[in-house]
Amino acid sequence: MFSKACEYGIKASIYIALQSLQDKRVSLKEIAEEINSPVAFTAKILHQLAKNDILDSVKGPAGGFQIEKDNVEKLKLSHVVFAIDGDSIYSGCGLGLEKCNEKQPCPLHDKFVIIRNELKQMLEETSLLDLTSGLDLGITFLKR
Amino acid sequence: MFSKACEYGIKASIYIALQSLQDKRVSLKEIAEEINSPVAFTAKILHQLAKNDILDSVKGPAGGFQIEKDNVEKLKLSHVVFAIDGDSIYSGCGLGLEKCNEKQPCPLHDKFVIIRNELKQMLEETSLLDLTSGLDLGITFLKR
DNA sequence: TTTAATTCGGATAAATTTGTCCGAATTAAA
DNA sequence: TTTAATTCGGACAAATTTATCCGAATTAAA
Repeated sequence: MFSKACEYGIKASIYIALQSLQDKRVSLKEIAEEINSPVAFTAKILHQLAKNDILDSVKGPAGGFQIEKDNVEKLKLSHVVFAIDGDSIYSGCGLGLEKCNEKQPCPLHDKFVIIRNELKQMLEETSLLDLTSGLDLGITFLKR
Repeated sequence: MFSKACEYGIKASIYIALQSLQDKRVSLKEIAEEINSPVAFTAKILHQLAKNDILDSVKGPAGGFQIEKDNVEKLKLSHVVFAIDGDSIYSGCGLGLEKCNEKQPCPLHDKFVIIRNELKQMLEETSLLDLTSGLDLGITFLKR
């Protein structure tokens, strides 16, 4: 469903959000450990999220990544997914047709659009804050 | 969402189903043209579908692929997808956790399961026959 | 000012997916 | 029986995604 890059990006964002709520800035190394991801690859993804204003990054000793507290609730999964995978989740035909729409649909079009819209809605209404609460309570997990 | 292999497999199956309803056996070449796919790659996918009893294949002159008429309605998209991509669409955590379930869920688990179950249900209830009718009427398309 | 911790970012490599090539096997028709 | 059309299936190649490496730039602290 999501690419590996996107999975890492979402997990990292959730972890950073959780720590940011407690005013903690976190390093790449810590993030990769907490979400069980390859360090260097995670660096690239975090970099990309920073460029897209999902995260703030600070260089130098005691540097790392964080999210403005106000943004933890404002940032939705859709923002993270879009920053990494673009609109590939939203656009595009289920059967790979270049030009597939209501006027000239593939055989699966109608059924596919329904599912995709629900995915879209879920991504757009789920904030990073929503996803941190279970983690904090120890009832959801980011690794294993 | 689906892999290219799966997209080609679904489109090919729909086309073969449509022709089979009119007792026409179709060649690899014709299929690849009709669904706008690379011939040799399509061959591999058809071969795989034949091995999994989704299609019948006949070698030699006037050979090709077909689907038993009775099976056109019995075969669901889920069968085609499973023959090509395995259960990857169904199983697996949305965030890539090895062990993600009701007991030890990722933060996205509940929301993800809802979407995936709807996809699953759609694939399991949609038959090849369902997808041929629009094609036959010229209101749905397999290429462009 | 120097040092060390950190992100930045390009080059490269490994793995996977997608796609090509071609000879072997099969089989209907000439 | 020969020929030609076709699928079968393995080897290989290209493209994309995933992952690694390492030096440059930045910056807080010693």
